[in-house]
Amino acid sequence: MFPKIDKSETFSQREVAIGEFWKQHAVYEKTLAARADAPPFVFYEGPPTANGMPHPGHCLTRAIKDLFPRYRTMRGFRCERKAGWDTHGLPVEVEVCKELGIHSKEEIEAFGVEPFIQKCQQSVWRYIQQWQQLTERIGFWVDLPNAYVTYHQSYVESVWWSLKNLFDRGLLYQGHKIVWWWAQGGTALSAGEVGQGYREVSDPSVYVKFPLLNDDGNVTDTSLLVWTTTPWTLPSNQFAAVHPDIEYATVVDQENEGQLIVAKDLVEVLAAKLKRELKIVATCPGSEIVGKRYSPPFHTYYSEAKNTQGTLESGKKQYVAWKVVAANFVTTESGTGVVHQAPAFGEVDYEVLIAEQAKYDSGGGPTLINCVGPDGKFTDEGPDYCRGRWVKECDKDIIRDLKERGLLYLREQIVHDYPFCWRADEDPLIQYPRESWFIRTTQFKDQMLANNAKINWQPDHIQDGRFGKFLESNVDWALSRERYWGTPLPIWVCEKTGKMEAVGSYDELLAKPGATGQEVWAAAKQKNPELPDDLRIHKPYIDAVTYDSPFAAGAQMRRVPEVIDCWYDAGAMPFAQWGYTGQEAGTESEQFQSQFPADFISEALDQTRGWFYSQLAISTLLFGEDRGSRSEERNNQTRPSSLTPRSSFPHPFRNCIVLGLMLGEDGQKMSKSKRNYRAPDEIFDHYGADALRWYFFANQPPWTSIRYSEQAIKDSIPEFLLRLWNVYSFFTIYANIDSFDPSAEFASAGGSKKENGLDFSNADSFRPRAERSELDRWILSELHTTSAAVIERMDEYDNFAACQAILGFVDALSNWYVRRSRDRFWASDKRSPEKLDAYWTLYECLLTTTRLVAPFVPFLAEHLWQNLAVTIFGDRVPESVHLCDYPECDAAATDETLSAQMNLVREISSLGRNARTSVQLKVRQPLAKVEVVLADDTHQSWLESHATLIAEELNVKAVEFAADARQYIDYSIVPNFKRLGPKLGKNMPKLKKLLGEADGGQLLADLKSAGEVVLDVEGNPVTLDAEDIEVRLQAKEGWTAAEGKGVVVVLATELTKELVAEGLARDLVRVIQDVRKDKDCAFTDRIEVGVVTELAELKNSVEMFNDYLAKETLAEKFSFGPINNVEAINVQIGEAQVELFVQVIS
RNA sequence: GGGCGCGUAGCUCAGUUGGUUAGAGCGCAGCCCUGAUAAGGCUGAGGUCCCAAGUUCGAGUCUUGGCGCGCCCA
Repeated sequence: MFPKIDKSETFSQREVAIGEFWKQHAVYEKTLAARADAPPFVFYEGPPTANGMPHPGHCLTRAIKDLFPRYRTMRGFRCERKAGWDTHGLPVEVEVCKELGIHSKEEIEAFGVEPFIQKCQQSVWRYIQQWQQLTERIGFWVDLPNAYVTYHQSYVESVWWSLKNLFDRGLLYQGHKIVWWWAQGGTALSAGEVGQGYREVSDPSVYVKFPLLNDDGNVTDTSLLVWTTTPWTLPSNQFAAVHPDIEYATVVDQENEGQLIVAKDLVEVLAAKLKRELKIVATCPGSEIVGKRYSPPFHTYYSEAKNTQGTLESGKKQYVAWKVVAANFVTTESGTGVVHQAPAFGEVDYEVLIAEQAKYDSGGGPTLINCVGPDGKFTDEGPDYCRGRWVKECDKDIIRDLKERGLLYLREQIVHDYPFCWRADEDPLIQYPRESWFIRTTQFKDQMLANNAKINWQPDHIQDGRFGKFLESNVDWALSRERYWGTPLPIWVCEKTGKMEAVGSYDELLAKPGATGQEVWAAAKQKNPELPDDLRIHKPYIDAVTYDSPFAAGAQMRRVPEVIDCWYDAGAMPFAQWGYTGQEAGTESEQFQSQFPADFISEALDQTRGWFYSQLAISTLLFGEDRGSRSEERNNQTRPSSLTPRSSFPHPFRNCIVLGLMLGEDGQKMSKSKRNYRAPDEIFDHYGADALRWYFFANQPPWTSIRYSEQAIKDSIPEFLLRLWNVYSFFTIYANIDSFDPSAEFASAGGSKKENGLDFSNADSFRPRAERSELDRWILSELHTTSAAVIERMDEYDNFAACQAILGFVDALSNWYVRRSRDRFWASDKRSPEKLDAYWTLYECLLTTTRLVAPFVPFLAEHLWQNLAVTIFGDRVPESVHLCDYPECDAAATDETLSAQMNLVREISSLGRNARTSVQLKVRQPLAKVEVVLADDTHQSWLESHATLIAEELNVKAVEFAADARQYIDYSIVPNFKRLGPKLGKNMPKLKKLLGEADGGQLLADLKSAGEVVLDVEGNPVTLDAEDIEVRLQAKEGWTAAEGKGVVVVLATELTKELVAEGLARDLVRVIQDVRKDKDCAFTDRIEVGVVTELAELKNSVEMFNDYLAKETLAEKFSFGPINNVEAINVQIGEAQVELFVQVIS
């Protein structure tokens, strides 16, 4: 017996039970054990942070991350799934600061770095329970107990190893980075923080003259006209930038001495501001001004260095600063088209400096100048009236100074957005250079691009689009952070010589000669034994460890203060998750090598510049190109010998699904305060994890950004889950009634077990496909076709199309196969071969579908598997559906022709019902005849042999196929554009017109008899065969008909007495069945029926169709009149009111 | 300001290499069927495929420009 379905149980409750079952039986572990020797399918878990609550967007990533590993496991791969947690970084510090009610670095220092770090470590696990619960509840199978954690010592050391590798290869260097700097607080702000603080303010907008120099270095009477809104940056000016392709004009201003150079397009704008004419005396492209020297507005540095020259690669000498440079970022949207460059105070400006420096031989180029201190006040290098003053306060005095010296050309105020500190909103931020560590990623740009080119991105436009473009504009990775909670940068500096070296592990550090300072950790641990040992490799403990300098006798090596960008942590996970440290042998090495690169990763779009990039960059820098490729030799010089590339491109991942972002119900970003989404737990309780998963997988391709829609999640229940459930329910109800027990059918064979799934061929009542009915063969064909389609799509990481295929099959199974097979399930002979065929067929369909949907809706699938297979076959089948192999397509079972034919029947049925609707003829009312008109007669003879089927579906007495149906139908002929288009070209519209005007019926008849027709298109004979045209049918007015693409169905609507009587009988069956249901009759209960009616036709009908009525309603006896002690039930049959008496007699 | 993506029915979204009747689900309305009942089926209304120009015999699909939205970066 199949277990009876408990209708009071919700999907959600069943899922929780299934989750328990998996846990108790260690099913996930068993799926791995079962594939111990299988080829690996490698999945990387992009580590989430557990210091925030998970929301529905996280459900999406976790669902997709689960789908493909489950699928691949069933397909015969071993898919280890190590969980991971991202634990470092500013967000954690911010959380802790909030908790402590502090903000600035000073406050953190005052609180104490040591307790602060300890709090950070605790904070990262704040919502770990919620995350673990979510992970389990959504059915994301991943190895949580052995998760990698980015603050763990083994992880940090693995990161250290990689950084040491880069350092030793000269790829890790110190430079300047222009950051948004909060001068009053002494700290840099992250992009997100800066974004929060933008505010509209009024700032000075000044136009300043930079007089050009002639070849002798003397000032001329022509000046560049430069615009700036930050006068305080002018003392640190180093260049003036122009766009090489923009046209520049030399203009004369009547009221001013000398000539000015401005972008030609801006002359008029400027003149309008001045309210006077500017006369253009010459024009030239920007490229002609490039290289000219000028006199900057302040001469502090200039007077020292104006004649400094550097040596170019070509050997030529050139002045290094205070000259015009070319830059593509210059526009003519505002200003003058000549842009003041102060590299110390602008990221773009700084890039110009770097680009200039790169042109010169070793260090001979311009150096950064900066007359402002980190406190935002001018240093002694600034103008004397500014020294020691906050830069913004000096604007006025600087402007006055310029005016006095005749360099100020125009001054106005401008209102624009400017960032302020988000926690001290009176403090404007300034861009400021800070010492920073960089990874020389730019050197590997081509390799990264080559690597990217081989990755299979879904959607593919990421490759050359967002990600590719990002790689194209690669800049060196600014690695260091002046913060506390992060992987410490493993570089120790000699206090005397400033020489540095990288350290690869804690042991290596302690083994250094004279290593000391580890007792700081020991003391902390003694004081608080609860401290996790992993903290010893963090600030402040690690900073205490020093050792003897190998560079200078008596000097100590001290660690640099910085920690690193936590994106580096995440990007290092392919090796750091195993604690890999470059060793050729050992467990870590084996684990790493067998799990690199990944076959599949998936995260949301916001990871493009995050995890996707950090992984690719680190991997490309460390593991380079394909072994044995030509460029391998080139890189050998820099790569330490211990590092051999172990994989061909692409690495570190081969396939990547980039998920769209999930928005809240209102289309806005999900936000706790707006409450525009529901907590995942509630979704699971209301609708279940399968409903949520199916909604993600089947509603849209995964990369579309989706709006969270409660209704859509809810809808996936009736649209799919319930439909499948109903088929299952139908099957078990009747299988139990008929005592169809598949395992008992093996009585003579002594049981059967096939390693992969079930083999029924030995079952006594099991007949080979060929002996079964066409309907059975059809649904099995659909089943196998579906398997093939699902596998094909899933191998392409296309879950959306795979779901469509599954959905189509379940619809066919439920709405055609089961419906068309009801008679067989209801037949009284329990052992008739036809009935048993129906059971075997439906059973196979259900078992296969169960396995097919297992990766998508693992809970429902497991439930079905347990009740359909395990309760029946016990340990002769896998104990979980997830231990099964994925169903494959048996080509012998597919039958394309049959599929097309059945589709045609389904279409004809649908059209027939359509036609009935149009004249309000209920399907219950039999009709005499249906005429089917086909545009294409390929399947006509088959349909003729299936007339009974159509007759049953449409409740008609006869089905006819009209050969020439010109009485009902207008034929119109349309050319097959795809076929004829290339041949006919411009003549297409003419042919279309010709065919449209022709007598379609005649043309078709001619074509049928001759095989082809010749038409004259503007004097050119065109020969058309059957495939060159498309026949369209249209029912003529006055007929009850419906038309499809290539078929028209015409109904005969005249009703004879017999037909009416039969209709009434069917109506009577319907109402009696309703009564039976009301009375809670068992399916087998016999009844007696009394009918009281004035309607003669009904009496007549009962007499005519007595046998039919008795059979359908299990009525032993029909009488006209009331039954004693039975209450009358009033019903309507046709137009008449009828009193019905129904008594159960057994 | 730059890059990328998106814009198709009331809503959520499909739409193959360009091929002439643009689809699905939901919602709404009407009807039907029911011994699967937490069901199921059919039909209908609803579309200038954001706009404009171009390429083409033919454009929802390709090109260019514009408008709107989103994300990332400045």
